[in-house]
Amino acid sequence: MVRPPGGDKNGLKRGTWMPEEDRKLIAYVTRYGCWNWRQLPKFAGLSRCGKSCRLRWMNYLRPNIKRGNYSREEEETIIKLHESLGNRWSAIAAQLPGRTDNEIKNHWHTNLKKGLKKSSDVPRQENNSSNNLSQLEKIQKRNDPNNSLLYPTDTEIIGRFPSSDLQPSSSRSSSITTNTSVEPRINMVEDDDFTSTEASAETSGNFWTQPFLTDNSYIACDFLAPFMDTEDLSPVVDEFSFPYGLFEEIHGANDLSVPLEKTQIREREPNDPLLSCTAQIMDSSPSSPQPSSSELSSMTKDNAVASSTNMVADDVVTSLEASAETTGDFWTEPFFDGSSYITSDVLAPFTNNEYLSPAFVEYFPGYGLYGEYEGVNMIN
DNA sequence: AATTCTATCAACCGCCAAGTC
DNA sequence: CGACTTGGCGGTTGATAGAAT
Repeated sequence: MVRPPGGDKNGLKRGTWMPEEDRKLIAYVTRYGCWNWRQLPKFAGLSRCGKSCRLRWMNYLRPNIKRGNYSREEEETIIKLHESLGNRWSAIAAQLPGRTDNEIKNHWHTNLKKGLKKSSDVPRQENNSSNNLSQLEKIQKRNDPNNSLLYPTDTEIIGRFPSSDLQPSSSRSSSITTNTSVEPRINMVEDDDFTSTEASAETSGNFWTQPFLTDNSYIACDFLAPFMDTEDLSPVVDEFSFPYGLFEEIHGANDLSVPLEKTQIREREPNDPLLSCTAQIMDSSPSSPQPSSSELSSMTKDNAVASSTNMVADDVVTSLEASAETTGDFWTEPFFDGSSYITSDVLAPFTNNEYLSPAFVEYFPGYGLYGEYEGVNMIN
């Protein structure tokens, strides 16, 4: 079904995307956008061509992609649009929110086209027979003989996450303990290890599929929560926040009717080890992840990063004490040096809550999330 | 149980249009 | 105006899960 990993062309990886690659791409694009697909893989730390990254994002990873069964209305729309537009899949996809041109194209070739051909082969009398199934109904019946006409609504998508996806293996899932969990209402995905939290009674179906399969769910931010196994965490995260791990908060993943502000997070414990966090992060300004050229030219070493931790505010441009080792332009180095890339997030004191999610602020008042960059202070 | 066949769909390829220099 | 880059599109491939034999 999927191409094997490991294909190699000019040192670039091909074939099936690995979960780690997906996470890198998601992390980069959600944070910085797709400003240049060709350059993106280099800065996202991916050994893929830009085209492959774009395809993966557009057809698979971007938010609001609807997967799984097609509703009757959707199939009707596809058939109708195909009659008028032909194989202009992107134009057809534009009329079907959440569906990609590639998926529609596949669905057409594997289901609809054959069904239409089959029904056109049927003698006319049979077409007008008393059971009177429409052409579409016949297609649907063939595709799903057990329940052909019971189609989910747009919000009742039956999740089906494909093979190279982000789902943890069963063995990984089974290693999850309640001791490392957070409040059930929130669905979190551990950042540095593919470990999920305790299963929630409210979280029906596949925990992993929901955030990616529902219309109004998306990865909103990272946050920290208790996590005991630090083996797979980066040293910086470990140092800053042990015994915590980084998690992604998925808005509304398990209940689309619950507004974000009502999502709950585990009560903060007394003697929170985070309080010992001592990073000196002082300044802030809004969110453009990559500064304009004028911003770049006005940026000096004085608003560079800390040499010791290589941290950059995630949602803000943050200044920190300048390091003698941090030469050149703070922004250009992590983004434009081939050896530097975003590696993980860390938590550190931060006073401007404007750009943080309510859930995050509630749980970590006074803290913000920062991206860690490798090699920022090593570049000469 | 083993083998063969079929359906599926993620990913790749080549081409084209638009934008930039 | 032409060369080049980039993003986007549609056709096609090919591994594999599941069904059929």
